[in-house]
Amino acid sequence: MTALPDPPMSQRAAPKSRPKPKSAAGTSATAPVVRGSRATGRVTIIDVAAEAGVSAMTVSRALKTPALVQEQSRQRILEAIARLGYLPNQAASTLASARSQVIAVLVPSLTNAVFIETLSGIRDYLAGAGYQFLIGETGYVRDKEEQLISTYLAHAPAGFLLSSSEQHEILNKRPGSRDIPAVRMFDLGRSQHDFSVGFSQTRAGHAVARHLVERGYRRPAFLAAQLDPRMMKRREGFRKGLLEAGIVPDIEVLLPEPTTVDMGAQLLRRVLEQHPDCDSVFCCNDDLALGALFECQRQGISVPAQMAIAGFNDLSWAACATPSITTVVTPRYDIGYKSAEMLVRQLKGEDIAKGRLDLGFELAVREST
Amino acid sequence: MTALPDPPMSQRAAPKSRPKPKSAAGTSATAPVVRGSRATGRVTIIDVAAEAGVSAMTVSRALKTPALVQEQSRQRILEAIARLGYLPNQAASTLASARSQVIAVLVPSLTNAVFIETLSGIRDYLAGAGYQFLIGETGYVRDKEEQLISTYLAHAPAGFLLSSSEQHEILNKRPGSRDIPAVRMFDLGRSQHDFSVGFSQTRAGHAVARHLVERGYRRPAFLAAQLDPRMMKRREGFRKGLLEAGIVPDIEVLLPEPTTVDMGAQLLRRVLEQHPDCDSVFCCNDDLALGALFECQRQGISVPAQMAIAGFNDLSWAACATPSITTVVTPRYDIGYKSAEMLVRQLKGEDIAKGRLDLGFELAVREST
DNA sequence: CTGAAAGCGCTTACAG
DNA sequence: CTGAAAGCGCTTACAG
Repeated sequence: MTALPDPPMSQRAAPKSRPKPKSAAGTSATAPVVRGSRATGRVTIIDVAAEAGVSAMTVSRALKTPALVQEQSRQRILEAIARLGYLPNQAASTLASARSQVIAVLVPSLTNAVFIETLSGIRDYLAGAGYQFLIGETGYVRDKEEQLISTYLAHAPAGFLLSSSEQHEILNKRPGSRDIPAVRMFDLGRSQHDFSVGFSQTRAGHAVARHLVERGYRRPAFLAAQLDPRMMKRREGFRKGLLEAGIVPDIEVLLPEPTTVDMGAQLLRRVLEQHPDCDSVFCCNDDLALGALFECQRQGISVPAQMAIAGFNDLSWAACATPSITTVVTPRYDIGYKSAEMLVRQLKGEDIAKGRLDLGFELAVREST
Repeated sequence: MTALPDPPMSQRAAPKSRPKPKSAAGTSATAPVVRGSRATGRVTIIDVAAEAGVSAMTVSRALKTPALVQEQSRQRILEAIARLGYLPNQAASTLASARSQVIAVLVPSLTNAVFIETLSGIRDYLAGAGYQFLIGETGYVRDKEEQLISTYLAHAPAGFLLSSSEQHEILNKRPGSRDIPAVRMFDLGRSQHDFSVGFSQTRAGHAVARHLVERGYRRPAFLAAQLDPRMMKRREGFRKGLLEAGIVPDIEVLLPEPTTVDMGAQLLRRVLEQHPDCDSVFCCNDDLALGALFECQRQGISVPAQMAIAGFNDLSWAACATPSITTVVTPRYDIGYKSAEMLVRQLKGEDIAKGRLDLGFELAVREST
C-alpha cells in the first residue's frame, strides 16, 4: 500500500439545531433547542443521548450490550435513534476500542467457484452477526499473503479467516497480531485449540482411488494443474489408494498453470499421448473434469466405456453433464459458515470445545465412472 | 445491522521505551530514550515524527501528499517508518478526515462468474491505488440494496461502485451520501456527467438475433431465468432483431428462478415440448447454454444441425465445449477496472471528460450455431 | 443500572 | 516546505 491519493476535502456543514423534548412523556413541549455537540452537522451519539435524556455511554451500551441497559432507557434510546436517523460511526468505534467490526478473509482465488461458495457461507453467518468482511486474494503466492496480512492489520480487524496454514504462520509472526483470533479454513489443525474447519484432502483422494479400483479400472491417471498444497494432498491419498490395491500409480500429468476448463482438455490429450492404455482419470477438480469430458467428446472417446472421469468439488454442472460426472462433494459453503461462526464465538469470549471441525466429504458416484 | 457482539477487551500493553538517535547522521549514540506519546504501546505517527525529527503533520503529508514534503525529510520519515514498523491506523485517519480508504461495491450475485470477474477488475485497479473494498451482494432484491447502502454509509466509504440504476437512486436519496461519488457498472448513464461504465444489453441481444437470422434459423427461441432488468433488455433487443427480419418472436420460456446449468436443461425441455419446430435458442447466459447443450446431448439432438445454441458472456467453457458455443463476449473485467479507475480519478479531483464509457461487446461465432 | 472525563491516532485549516 | 492545537465520535475503566 503506497502513495495514497488525496481525498477531497469533506464539506463540514455548519451545526444544525434540533428540537428537544423537554422532559418525560406527555407534554410535547415546543421547548428550547439543542445543537449537536459537534461542529460537523452529523448526528452523533451525543445527540442521541440528549434526545433520549441519558448519557452517551448509555447509548453506547444500549447498542453493544443491551442487556446492561434498563428496558425503559433502551426504548427511549431506540426511538431517539430512529427519530434522528443516527448511524454509528464505525471509525470512531474502531479507534476508541482498538477493534473493528471487520473480519479479514484470505482466499487463494476469486475465479474459483469453490472459494466463492465459501465466501457465501462466511457472508451468511457474518451478516447476521453484524460484521463486515474484507476479502483478499492470495493467488497462492507467499509475498501476496505477507502483504495482505500487513494491509489488513492496519484495519485492526476483529479476526482473520485464513485459507492455509502458511498464512496462519505469517500472521502469528506479526507483532500486531497478538490478540486477534484466526480460524483456518480447509486444512485441519493439529488439535482442538488450533482452530480450524475443513476436511481431509488425503482421505478424499484415497476414496476416489478406491472407487475406481472397485469399478475395475486398472490404469488410472491423476491429472492436476495449479499444484497447490491441497492438490498435492489429494494426489498423495490417491496414490496411496492405488498402491493398496496393488496398482502402481505411475500415470500422472501435473502442470503448474492455473486451472481452467481448457486445461482439462489439454491434460487429457497429454495423458492419452503418453499412456494410451490409460482407462480412467481423476481430475483434481471439476473444471478439469469438464474439459476432459469435452475432449473425449471431441475425439469420439466414449465415457465411461473407454475412459472414466472423476472430478472434485461437485460444482453445479457435474450432476447434469452428459454423462453426469462422478465427483467428491466438498462442504465448502459450510466451511465458510462454520469457520465464521467459530471466529465470532471466539470474539464473544465463548468457550469453544470443538476447535477442530472435520466436516468430511462425500463421493457422488455418477455415470462418468 | 443489529445487535453487535461484545468484542473482547483489548489488552492495552504498557508503553514501551524505544531508543532514539540523538542527532544527525554519523554518531550512533546510545542516547536517552523516547517513549511513544500514547499509552497503548503501539507505534504511532508521533513516534515516527520523533524518530525522524519532524512533526506529525509532516509525516502525515509524507504519506498522503509526498510532493509537498522536502525530499530529505521524506527520506528520513520513510526510514523511521521502516525502523519502527509503523502501520497507519486507518480508523484514526477515517475519523479525522471523515473519509475512509474503502470503496463500497454492490453486485447482484457472488455465485455468478460474471460479477466475480468484475470484482477482479475492481481489485486490480484498487490495489494499485491503495484502496480496500467492501462487497455487498444484493440478489436483485430492493430491500437488500437499501440495507447494504445504509450499512456501508456507516463506514464512510470514499465512494460507491454500483451495479444498477436503482441502487444509484437509493443512494442519492440518503442524506449522508452528498459528497460520496458513485459510478454505475453495466448500465450506461444518460450523459457524460452521470458516471457509468458498461455496454448496451439491448444491442447485444439484437446482434444475436441478427446472427441467427443470417445463419438461416427461422424459429429462434429466447430462454431466460432470473429475469432481472438486464435480461429483459437482452430480450428486447433480441425480439427487435427478429421482428426486423420478419420473424415473429413468439417462442420464449422465462422463469424467475436463479440461473443454473441445470435450469438450462429444463428450459430446453420446455421449449421442445411447447414448440417442437424451434430450431435455435438464445440462452440469456452461458450457464443456461451449457445446460441446454447437455440436454441436447442427452436427447441425442445434434447441435447445431437440429438445434443451434447461443449463449451470453463467454465464460471459460464456452470456447472449449463440444461443440464450442457461440456467445456474446462481454467486457466484465474491464467494466470493473475502468469503473474503479473512474471513481478514483474522481476522488482525486481529476477532471473526467468521458463519464459515460461504452465498452461495447463482441459476438464470438462458434460451432454451436 | 448509569455517568464524567480522558483518550484512541490521525487530519484540519491557518499561519508562518 | 513546515508546525501547534483542536477536534473527529466513539469507548474505557472506575465509581457510584
